[in-house]
Amino acid sequence: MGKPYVSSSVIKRLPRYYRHLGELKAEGRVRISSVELAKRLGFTASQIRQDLNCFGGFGQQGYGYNIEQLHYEIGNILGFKLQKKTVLIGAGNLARAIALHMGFEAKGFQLIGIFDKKESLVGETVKGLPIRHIDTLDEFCREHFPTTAILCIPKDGVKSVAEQLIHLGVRGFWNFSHYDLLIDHPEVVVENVHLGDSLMRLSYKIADLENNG
Amino acid sequence: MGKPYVSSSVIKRLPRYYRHLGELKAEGRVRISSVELAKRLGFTASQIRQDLNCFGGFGQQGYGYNIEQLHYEIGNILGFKLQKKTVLIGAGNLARAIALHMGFEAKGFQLIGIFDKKESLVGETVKGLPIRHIDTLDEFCREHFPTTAILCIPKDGVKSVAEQLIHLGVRGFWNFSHYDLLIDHPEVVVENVHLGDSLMRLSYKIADLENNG
DNA sequence: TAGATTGTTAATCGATTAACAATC
DNA sequence: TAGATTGTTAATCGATTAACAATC
Repeated sequence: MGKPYVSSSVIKRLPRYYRHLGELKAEGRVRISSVELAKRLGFTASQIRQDLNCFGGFGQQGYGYNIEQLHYEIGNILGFKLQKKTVLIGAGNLARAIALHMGFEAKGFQLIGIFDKKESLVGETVKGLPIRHIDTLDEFCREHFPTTAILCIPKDGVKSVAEQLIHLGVRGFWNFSHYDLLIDHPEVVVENVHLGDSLMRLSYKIADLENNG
Repeated sequence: MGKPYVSSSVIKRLPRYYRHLGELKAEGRVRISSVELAKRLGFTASQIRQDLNCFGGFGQQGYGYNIEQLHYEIGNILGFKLQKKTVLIGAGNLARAIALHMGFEAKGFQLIGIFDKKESLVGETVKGLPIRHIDTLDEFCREHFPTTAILCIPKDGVKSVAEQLIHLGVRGFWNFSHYDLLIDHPEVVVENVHLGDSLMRLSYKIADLENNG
């Protein structure tokens, strides 16, 4: 197979396209030109056409793009068809928010287990799943083979649980801890969230407003 | 005043520098060269020196950078000295996680009020603050003048509450809703988080691993 | 002083934008 | 057919990297 490499600048914009096309579709719109889509998103039409042509010619000259089709294609490119069995590590407030409001199913993620080290939480139910004790993680993974893990635990525990999970076959991490998960295994991918960094950027913008703006 | 414009590529890296310098400081390290810092962060030394020189010469030839001083200076650049009175809109799981684990104080954010529309939550306490009914937001702001708001509510309510808050003097928004808050007022800044986009990028990386990797 | 390392200018690289021929 | 709009190549712009003189 081997799709040619697509730069991360392009990948970063795909979710934005996907979301906006979903909204247009919900509004009942059928087609859209790169010029109109650009206006709505604050991009240039050129950029949109370049981006999409990294993956194939989804448009039609003189017509534009079919919204439903393009939405579907971008979902494919983003890998939503692939079923990704997922475990959630941590069952605190953040973990619960993630479990409940992230629309996993539409993106191909299938939440199969929730784990915490706090005894008092074990047995409680979140989104229909029982919270399990973290000591049973090994056993659970050997039986159910999750490929993805979401880390909603304090930074101290992250490195060791990530290594444990890699041994158990996990290949993708969504890391919310205040810790840069850098992994040497080339067959493992990580998406670090770092909400703290986002808050710092907001702080900068506000301060910048005072100084200049 | 009017600092010269600094590109957002540079700003994006500042939190990373800040965090890492904080860790080095905690380890008791005193100085570091751009070469070593680059190795640790996976940047080039050139880039680090370029980035820092957007704001001034913090290093010393033949010596490198003083970790404590540089950490402090970057904190200043990021605007942590500025006191930012902040309200939290929404008191669900995500809002609570944010309130409890984000280290607001160290970044100059001062959480002064939490609001929700759910009657049953009113009076409950989060991080020592009572949850107030959203209908009292106006009154509260006219008395306490928050400058920053964190939006942890479903997308439907975001646009209207943001406009309300702008009228009440709020100038910075940290937006967690699944909605692109685009504001025409030039004196208002927004940091959109979009966790869903992050999950989509993870999905892409996992799928990409299957195809190529 | 000699060695190290910055600050800064110049060279390279990649991403964005513009232009236009192809074609629906 | 004429008009619209894509796909794609070429031009521009900005960000990253390399190089080196300044200097601690």
